[in-house]
Amino acid sequence: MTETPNETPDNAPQPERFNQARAAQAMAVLEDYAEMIGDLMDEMGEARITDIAARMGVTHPTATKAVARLKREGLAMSRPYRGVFLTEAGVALADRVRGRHRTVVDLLIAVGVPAETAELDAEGLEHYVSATSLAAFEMFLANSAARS
Amino acid sequence: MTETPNETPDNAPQPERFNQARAAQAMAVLEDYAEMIGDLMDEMGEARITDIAARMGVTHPTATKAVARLKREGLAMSRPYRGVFLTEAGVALADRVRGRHRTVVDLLIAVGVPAETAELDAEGLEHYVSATSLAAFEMFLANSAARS
DNA sequence: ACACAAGTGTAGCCAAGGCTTTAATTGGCG
DNA sequence: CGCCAATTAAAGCCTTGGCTACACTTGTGT
Ligand SMILES: [Mn+2]
Ligand SMILES: [Mn+2]
Ligand SMILES: [Mn+2]
Ligand SMILES: [Mn+2]
Repeated sequence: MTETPNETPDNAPQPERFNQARAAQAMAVLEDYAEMIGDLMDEMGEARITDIAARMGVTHPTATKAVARLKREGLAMSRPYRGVFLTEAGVALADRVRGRHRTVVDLLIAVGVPAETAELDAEGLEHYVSATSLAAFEMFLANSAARS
Repeated sequence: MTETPNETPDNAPQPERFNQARAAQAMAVLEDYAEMIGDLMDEMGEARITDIAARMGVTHPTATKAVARLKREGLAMSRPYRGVFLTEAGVALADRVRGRHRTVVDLLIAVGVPAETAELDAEGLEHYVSATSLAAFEMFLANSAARS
């Protein structure tokens, strides 16, 4: 018979890591919408609800709700029946998110992930890469490039 | 003046990647609870709601709800006021998730992320690593080990 | 034996992020 | 100019994953 320990071992995992992951999760949707609105303004001159919804793969009421949250958080502005615009903070977020997305894709490719898969996985992964990890990724990529 | 294009460019991103990320997200909580229940059964001989909640960093009603969902999905079983057990499918999921978690941590460390940060980030990242990427990670780690 | 603390269950609240349905506005075209 | 299709808004539903407050079991210690 194997014995059945009932004392909690001192190597019991701490719950903080889950809180960090939950915090990242709460930002994920906001980040994707901010980036998308930035893309649309660059490509089309404006970001309309319909286009945002189409590119995010959701219905337009869902996009409207997300934009409402962006506005509430001071990341976007809009007036009824007009397009959506990013605030200064929104633009800053969008740029940061875009850069991080690219770095994540590049790192995945650098360790041997097929480009197509890298692009798919990065869309989820990007939101959970801390500043520390991102810096390490960039260092790794710089070294890879130099060594090649 | 910069011109304002209004035609959607043919390089417009496809929304499938967001759907993939959303699908992964829907599994994330289930995966973490399954892994945690597996850990508790190994370490303590049983998984009690209170211990699950403490380790996940949530209140016990939240843990109860998650377990209810695990049961609904055929991954766990339990009777009132008794501990929680994993089904065969639950054990399989827990094992898969545990292995993937380790591989993600190892990959992060291999590309230069500090061990402590790697552990924190992995808790969120793991759920968005596809089978294809995971295989690439393992290949990369095997090659790194060989080359060192 | 039983009182009481710890553990567990249950009800109900909230926000987020999906959805459908219905109403209102806009803007282009005949 | 005025009509109509496309766009946007608004209302309301669902599930998930948090929470608090309260009720009920369990099982240990005296
Ligand atoms: Mn994303
Ligand atoms: Mn992205
Ligand atoms: Mn996790
Ligand atoms: Mn994990």
